[in-house]
Amino acid sequence: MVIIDAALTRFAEDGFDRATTAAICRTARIGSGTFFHYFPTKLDVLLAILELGTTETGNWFAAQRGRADPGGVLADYVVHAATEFADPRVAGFVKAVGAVMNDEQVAAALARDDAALHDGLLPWVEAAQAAGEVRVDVPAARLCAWVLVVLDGFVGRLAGESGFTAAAEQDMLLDTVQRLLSAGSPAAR
Amino acid sequence: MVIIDAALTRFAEDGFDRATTAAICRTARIGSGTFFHYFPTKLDVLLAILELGTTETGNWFAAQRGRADPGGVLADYVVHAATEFADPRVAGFVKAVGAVMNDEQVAAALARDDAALHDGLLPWVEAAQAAGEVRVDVPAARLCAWVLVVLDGFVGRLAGESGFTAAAEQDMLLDTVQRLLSAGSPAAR
DNA sequence: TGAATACTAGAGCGGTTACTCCAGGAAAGG
DNA sequence: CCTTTCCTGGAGTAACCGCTCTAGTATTCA
Repeated sequence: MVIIDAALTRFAEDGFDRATTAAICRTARIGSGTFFHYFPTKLDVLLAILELGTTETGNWFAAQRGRADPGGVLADYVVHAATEFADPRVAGFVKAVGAVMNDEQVAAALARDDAALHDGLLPWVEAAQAAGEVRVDVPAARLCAWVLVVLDGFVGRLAGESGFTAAAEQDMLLDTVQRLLSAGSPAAR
Repeated sequence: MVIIDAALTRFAEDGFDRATTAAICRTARIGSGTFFHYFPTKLDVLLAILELGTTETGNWFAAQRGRADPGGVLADYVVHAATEFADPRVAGFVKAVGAVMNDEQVAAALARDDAALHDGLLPWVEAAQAAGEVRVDVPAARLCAWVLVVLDGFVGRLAGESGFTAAAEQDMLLDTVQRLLSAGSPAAR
């Protein structure tokens, strides 16, 4: 859909509130009548984008079903995420969503997204624990949450103008997640 | 300053654009005349808050000067940061700032803040490397950036309604940073 | 006391924005 | 060919919001 793509661009660039519907229509090369024919509200476009992301993660994890190497799945997911972050609009969009998180509908959509991520990750972390590939001193659910912490921090830093790019830092991301998950305590101080 | 405190509250709750000056004045119990007497612009309040944070980090690191245990300083900084995040407004405020990052002045203030953090951290990481307490396979500057990645991810997650609180996750935060910095590669897969 | 200065309140203004409304195509179906 | 339904553009509108302005009140200093 042209509208969604244009809205994503504008949200990422200007944030939700500063991205005017007029600007979205301009970059989509449509009139405002068309816009509001498909989406009753500016917010609804944001919600639609969010849901797109949620189903995408659902699909990715569904495609992994049956694999026998839980550690490999976890690693693959991290690079998959990093690859998606290569689209420069993603980082900006995440920030834009943050600005309207208090909205009830947005919070619900975000919770659904988080649940998809969590539910996708959890079985693999548990399997990796059972296989002795991942530490067991922390429950799997908490480990999942912390993988997401690192991932969130990663996207957040991509927005700054410094030389922090998804491509250049991908290996460090993978290394960090592996350190987070690996058995054995950090070197004693 | 009453105004700054009220603005922090409103920004954290509603985001920058949705926090109206009228609302800020209401929670500060002042008239709009007073508000604009002290700050020419709504943006200027945000900038003032940002600068407050920057000088605060500067002061913290200045107070550590002369310590001989670089690893201890790093650990202390992490718990110091986590302690500050205990104020529930911090997480919301960080999100609010993200929405206006494209603004030139905000970007500059953010860059200054980042520089304060980076410059504060860097010498200690270098010292810890020299003392063999921290791995040397990654340059100190990049390690600093990644400590900030984890810290950013941490604040980001505090905003969600899940049971992710600064107090409960502080130990995990410290552990994660230590794993990130410690020598030795993650367990081979 | 009186004058000068600093602060405060809130009504109002100009500009902006999400959204409405309608008039006109373009398919689709017969 | 006509009719019905869907789609499209863009002018217009009502509401809102950052900020200005002015008239009034405290405070300071001599």
